[in-house]
Amino acid sequence: MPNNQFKRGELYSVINGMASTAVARRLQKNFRQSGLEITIEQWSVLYHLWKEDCLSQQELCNRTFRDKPSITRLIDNLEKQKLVKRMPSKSDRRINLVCLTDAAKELQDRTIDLANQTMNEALVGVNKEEIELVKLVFQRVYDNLT
Amino acid sequence: MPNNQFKRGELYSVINGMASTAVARRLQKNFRQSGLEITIEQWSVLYHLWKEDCLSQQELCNRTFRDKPSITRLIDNLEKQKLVKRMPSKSDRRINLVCLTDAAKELQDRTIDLANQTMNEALVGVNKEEIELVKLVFQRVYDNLT
DNA sequence: GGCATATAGTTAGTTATGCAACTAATTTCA
DNA sequence: TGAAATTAGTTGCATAACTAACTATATGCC
Repeated sequence: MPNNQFKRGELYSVINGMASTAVARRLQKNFRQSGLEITIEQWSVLYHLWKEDCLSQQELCNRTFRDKPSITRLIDNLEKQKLVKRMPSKSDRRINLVCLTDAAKELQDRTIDLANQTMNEALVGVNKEEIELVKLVFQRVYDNLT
Repeated sequence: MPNNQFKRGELYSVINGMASTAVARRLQKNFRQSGLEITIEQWSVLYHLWKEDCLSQQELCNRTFRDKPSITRLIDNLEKQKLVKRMPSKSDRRINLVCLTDAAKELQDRTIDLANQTMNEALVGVNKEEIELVKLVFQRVYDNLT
C-alpha cells in the first residue's frame, strides 16, 4: 500500500468540514443581513429554478444532489413562503412540476449578486485555473462514487 | 466586473452539494455495512480524538469546524454509546475534557481502514498534486472567510 | 476586592439530512 | 390484457445543523 494513505484520509475532513461549511455559513449570513428570510438550502433550489423553471421534484433531486424526502420538505417550506407552487404535470400524473412565483423571481437578482459577492470574497488569491481544477476533481470524485 | 462571475456562483453548488456529500454518504454506508453503528459526524469527532485524546469541547469545535451546540450533542450521543467520557478539567472548571473509552480505541483501526479505502475509491484518477492543490484552495477559502 | 468582560458549555426552537416504508401512477413484457 | 417491476412523491423516525438566549467560571482592570 502506498504511504499516502493518511493524507487521503485527511482529505476527507478537509473536504467535508471546512471550505464548504465556511462558504455556506457566510452566504447564509449575508442573506440574513440583507433581510432575506431564506435558508441556503432553499436558495440552492431556487437557483436551479431560475436557470430553468417548472422542474419536477426528481429533476431537482438530480440537480441539487439531494434525496427525495429532502426535496419534498424543502418544497413544502418554499411553498409555505409562497416562493414556489406545485403544479400537476399534464403528461404524467405522478409528477409535480415546481414553478416559481413572482415573489421568487424578484429575489433572483438580489441573491445572485450576494452569492457572487460571497464567492469573490471566498476566492481571493485563487485563480481561474485552480477553480477549474477543483471543479474537475470534484466531478471525478462524484463520478467515482455514484 | 469580470465575466467569470457566473462561474464563481456556480462553484458554490459544486463545492457544497456534490463531492463532499458523495464522500460522506459512501463512508457512512461502508460503516453500516461493516456493522458499525456510528454516524459519519460522530466518526469525525473520534478521528480527532484518536490523533490527540482528551480535548476540550471548544478544541473539538475548532478542529471539526462545528459550532458549540453541535459538539455538545455529538458528545451527548457518543457518551450514550459509551465511546467517550466527559472529564472535568482540573485547571479550569468550565472545561470538559472529552476522552476516549477503550471501546472507541478499538474502533480506530477498523474505521481508519474503511476511510482510507473509501478515499481511494473516491480519488481514482486524481493524482497527488491535484489533491494538494485542492487542499490548498480550500485552506485559502477558509482563511478568506474566517 | 469587585465589577465588566470574555470564555466554556448547555438548552430551546426551527430547518435539514438519511433511511426505510409507504401510496399512486406508469411502464414492461409474457 | 394484466401482473410485475419501475418511477414520483410523501411520511415517520433519528441525527445533525444554525441561531439566540442562557448558566457558570475565569480574567482584566480600576
